[in-house]
Amino acid sequence: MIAEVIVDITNDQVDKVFDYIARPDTVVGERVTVPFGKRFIEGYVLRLKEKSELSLTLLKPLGQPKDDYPVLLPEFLALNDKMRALFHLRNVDCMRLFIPTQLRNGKAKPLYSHFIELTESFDDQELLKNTRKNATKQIELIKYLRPDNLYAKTELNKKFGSQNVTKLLELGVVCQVTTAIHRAPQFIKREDKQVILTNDQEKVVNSILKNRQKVHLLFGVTGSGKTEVYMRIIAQVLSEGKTAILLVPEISLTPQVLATFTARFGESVAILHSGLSDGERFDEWQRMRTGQAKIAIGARSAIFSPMQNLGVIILDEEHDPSYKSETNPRYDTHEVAKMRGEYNKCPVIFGSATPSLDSFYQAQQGEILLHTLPNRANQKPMPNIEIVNMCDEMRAGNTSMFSKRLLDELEKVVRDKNQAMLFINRRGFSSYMICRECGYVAKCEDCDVSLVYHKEDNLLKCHYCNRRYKALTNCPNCGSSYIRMGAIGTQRVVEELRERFPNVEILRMDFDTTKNKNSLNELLSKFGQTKPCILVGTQMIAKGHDFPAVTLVGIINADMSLHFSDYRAPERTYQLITQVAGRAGRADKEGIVILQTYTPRHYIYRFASNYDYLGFYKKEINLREVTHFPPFSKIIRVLVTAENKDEARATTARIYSKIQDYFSIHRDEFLLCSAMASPVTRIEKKYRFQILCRFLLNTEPEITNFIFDTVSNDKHPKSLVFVEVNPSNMS
DNA sequence: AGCACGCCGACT
DNA sequence: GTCGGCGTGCTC
Repeated sequence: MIAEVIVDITNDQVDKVFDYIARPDTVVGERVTVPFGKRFIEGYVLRLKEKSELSLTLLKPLGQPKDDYPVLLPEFLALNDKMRALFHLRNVDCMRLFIPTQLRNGKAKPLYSHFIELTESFDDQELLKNTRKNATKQIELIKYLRPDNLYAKTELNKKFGSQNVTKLLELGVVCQVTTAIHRAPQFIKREDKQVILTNDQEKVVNSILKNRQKVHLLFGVTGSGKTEVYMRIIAQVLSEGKTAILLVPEISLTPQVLATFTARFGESVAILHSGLSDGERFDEWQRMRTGQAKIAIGARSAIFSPMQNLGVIILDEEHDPSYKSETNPRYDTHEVAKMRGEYNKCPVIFGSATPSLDSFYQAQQGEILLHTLPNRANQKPMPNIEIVNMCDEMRAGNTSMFSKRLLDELEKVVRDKNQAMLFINRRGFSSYMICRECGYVAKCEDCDVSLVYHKEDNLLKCHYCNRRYKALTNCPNCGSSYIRMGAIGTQRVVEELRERFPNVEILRMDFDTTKNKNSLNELLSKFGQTKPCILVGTQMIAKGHDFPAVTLVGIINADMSLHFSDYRAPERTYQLITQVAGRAGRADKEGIVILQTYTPRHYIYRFASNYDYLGFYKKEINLREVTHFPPFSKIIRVLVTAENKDEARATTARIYSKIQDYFSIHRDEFLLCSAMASPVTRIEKKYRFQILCRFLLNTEPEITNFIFDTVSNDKHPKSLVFVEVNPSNMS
């Protein structure tokens, strides 16, 4: 037999199948040592076959397996092919997604725990006689131990001294029992809340269970009880002996969320999050692989949980951008979920209060099934969203970042000893130019996205077509010279708040203050206990934390993500506003949302303040269609980086000319094909150039494949080349 | 990724 | 004459 092997080397040149002469006991999916050139390396057995295209004399024998079980389930071998075809990934990169890194590094060792018990033939008097009379500690220890009881060795060491315990072991008075223990992540224990399903929820559950081989979009407003729907479906598939995967954005993986699931499903839940130690992570993986755990809960990468016999896959908050991996290996979790769903013939559920335009469009096209939960389970209305025009404030002489309205409400919060959350909508580093008098923002005339200010050459550039414009000195709309870069940080907001409210606790929550493992939880629990209190933060305050005393939510500058140079900016902004607004008035207290903007008449704010997702969707999808943006087109960005500028430029030019040849034949399908220096020209000493292509979908996937092939066939040893599909971060 | 092969400059 | 620079090419 011949074994097809993927070698564990990340290099395009060796990203192919190598044939080896198999051992008689070779299993598909096993991790093996193979001779490769002059050395021995790790590899994975992808397939077995009778014959090789190469002569047998050229083949080397397969080495020994590294584990006593195949580390790759058959499903993952199938997934490898599909993922490679769709995302153009390397084999090794897929393999590395499928198994825990601890396994590859050889770091994953089972953890043992040692117990001490009295030897069976123990005779109290006899032993005490044989023990030295002045060994008082040892005698104490013998007296302390009861027959047939197990004592943790570490405890005894602490109480009686480790040398005494060792001595008794040597004497044979006691013996040691060692067991492998499972490193379970800690979670809050809580009683399960038994809930009666609403009619709407019941309908959705039944409808999904009736259409198992489909992909579903669960569109449920904030508080409509999507989680309960997930739990019912999971409970059903579990009762059929199947398993489940539930994906949640990393920042929503809070102890509270996890407790909801462990309360209902207990030990059968396996949790994967960034806070786990290597050991815990590996043990959870083993629990899933062996079927001890039936439900995997985790962020993006948990889609690769080694669950067997999957009964359902759920992506909660499916609109969250973190479901798209933006670094190598690049993949979209939605698509991987669909692949695994198809393989297991099980339902895939995308759930959100503000579905991504892509998913909702697919639902409208009938590609996936739409289910709606239009009402909140507790019947409470969503908090009122008030739009404040910051240009008016400016004209009235208020140049601070807080409107009069917001300050009034903040004072009320302080007076009533309630809590407020102030949200800074910060994304990316690039800045846009805005007129503070009339709210004018420079946009590309061809693409309808905000222009990005480039300091080096003092120009405004469009990141989608490379068109350049002169930087503004005066507003072309109202003539004002009050032009500024739109970007405020959390720190500045906190400083200004402390000046205005010196006696009120003000907490900051952003990437900087939550870097440490526990700082997020500490911050949240501090906020939970402090009244009055103002929490200032970025996106992360928007996610699922439930604080009943929050009566005010302020969005300092809603425009910031709206004017991000990304065609998805309105979509993201709508999602963020809805999410942040949902933080106000969770319990019996009424909540209010103050949304500050320089462009109050933008359609996004009308729809968002009315919680009108459908209206927003119709407007936005229409815009995408007429401007030829996804899902009506595809954007591909080839990013070339190299330490040497000429090298980077030459590689870009070489690839570009090949794409140009293709472009000249298929001109009709292309909307754009251009090469340019990347918006951020240099990162970490590397120069960056890019090629942008935008094309209609009628020749898909030929163009995509052509570009991927062109890049992988081009030899560029000194450059790194990345290909991104519909990139969202164009820096 | 490594490792060998191979073809030119500086050196005992 | 040869030691060693790293460009090029291969690994079942």
